[in-house]
Amino acid sequence: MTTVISKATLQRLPIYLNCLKTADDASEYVSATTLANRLGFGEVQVRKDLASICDAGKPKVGYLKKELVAVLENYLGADMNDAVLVGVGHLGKALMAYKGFEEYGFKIVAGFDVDPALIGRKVAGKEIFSADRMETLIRRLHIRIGIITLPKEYAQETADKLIQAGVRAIWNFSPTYIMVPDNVAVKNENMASSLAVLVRQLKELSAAEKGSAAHKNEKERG
Amino acid sequence: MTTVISKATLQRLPIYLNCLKTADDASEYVSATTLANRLGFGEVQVRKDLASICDAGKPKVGYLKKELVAVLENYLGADMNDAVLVGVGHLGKALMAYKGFEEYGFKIVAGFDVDPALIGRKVAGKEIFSADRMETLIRRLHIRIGIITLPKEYAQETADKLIQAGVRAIWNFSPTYIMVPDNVAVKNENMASSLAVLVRQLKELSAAEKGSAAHKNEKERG
DNA sequence: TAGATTGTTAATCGATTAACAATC
DNA sequence: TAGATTGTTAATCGATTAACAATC
Repeated sequence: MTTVISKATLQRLPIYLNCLKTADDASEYVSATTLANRLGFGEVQVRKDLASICDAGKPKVGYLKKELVAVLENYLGADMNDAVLVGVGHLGKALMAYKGFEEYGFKIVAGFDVDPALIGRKVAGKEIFSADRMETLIRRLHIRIGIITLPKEYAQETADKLIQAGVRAIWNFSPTYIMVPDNVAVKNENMASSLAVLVRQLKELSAAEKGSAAHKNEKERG
Repeated sequence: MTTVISKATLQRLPIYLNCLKTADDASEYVSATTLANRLGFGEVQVRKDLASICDAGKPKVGYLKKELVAVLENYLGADMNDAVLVGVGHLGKALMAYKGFEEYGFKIVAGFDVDPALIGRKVAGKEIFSADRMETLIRRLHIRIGIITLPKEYAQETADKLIQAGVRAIWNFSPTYIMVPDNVAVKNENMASSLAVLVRQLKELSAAEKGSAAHKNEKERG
């Protein structure tokens, strides 16, 4: 029901939603077991996660798929948030063009860059403005979320400018940690962390394969 | 010392390394406290993480920076891994051009795509080949890591082909979960999960600001 | 020596998993 | 009714934090 949703659960909710939407299975109902199998999660975990946002599960049949999708969409997309992105390189363009965000009430409305060749152009229908106009536009549009896809040298100073202009959440894709005041949220994405985990898994699997086949290899999924 | 390193710790090690390398502070030594403050981590956590891979800490002064960097680099970059990338769109290009990976012994050696306009071209000195040649080249070069940056419709089938060709670890950036057999490692990156956490933080901070300033807002960093 | 810092052991916290009762 | 599935409560596991002894 209406428990407080843990961070771990919150991170899985978009995964369930995505899984439900992309599964091309005609049945009207879906059970926790089915979802768990598709995702490689534990079925009790799925059941508990779902129980935390809805009470739509029916013993014997599972969840009415349409209803579950609606509940998830409603929960995850409840807030409509416009964001701007700074640094329209390859990654910046990829994020600007990504359609999946709107599902979560999240919309990148403009890009900023210093490159004159980019200014005035559009990516996925969204204009790229000169970095000079960042503060003005953020204020005018009351933007509260900023995405940083810049080389690391410029990440911190840009974050400071964004915050100065009124941004209260920063999604940082630069390979450096950004420090922000206590009243600002920040999520530092870190490719290297993911890579380290993947490479270790690979190493462990290789070792298991070379060694006797006696050991079951426990797999961390992610 | 030589404890087994937990997943949580492993994910932080690249962050420490990056922080050490980018800090422009001349001192020869660095303490856990300093690192913790720079990253917004707990200082005991930093100390414990570092203790798990080295015993170079000296009471009163901290860690010899040069030595700590060397230990981290050695631990994280111990395995040299060549990888290929499938789907040379914006995100694919961004990853192919990203220089930070080589620090971890990780190197994208080639890209694959179906678009004739891309085939034969290069990104950051790495050639883009026709997807037809994927299996042959992976076998010939004994590639064990594959990166998928494709629209979600093609993600699973491509994963299957990669595995078929000998790949044993898959880094999936498509917004869908990929299923792999037990002897293959997989890391599904999920933008929506990160976004959900960030948006909730923002919401909580806004609520705190609007409400009385009596409550301290606890911040999840990431 | 005194003080700052490390590293370890114990306690707490959070998340997952197991066991089981409820229900359609 | 019987069986499959949900949802909850208790137990386990893992990670973080706190307390403290060791050391330069």
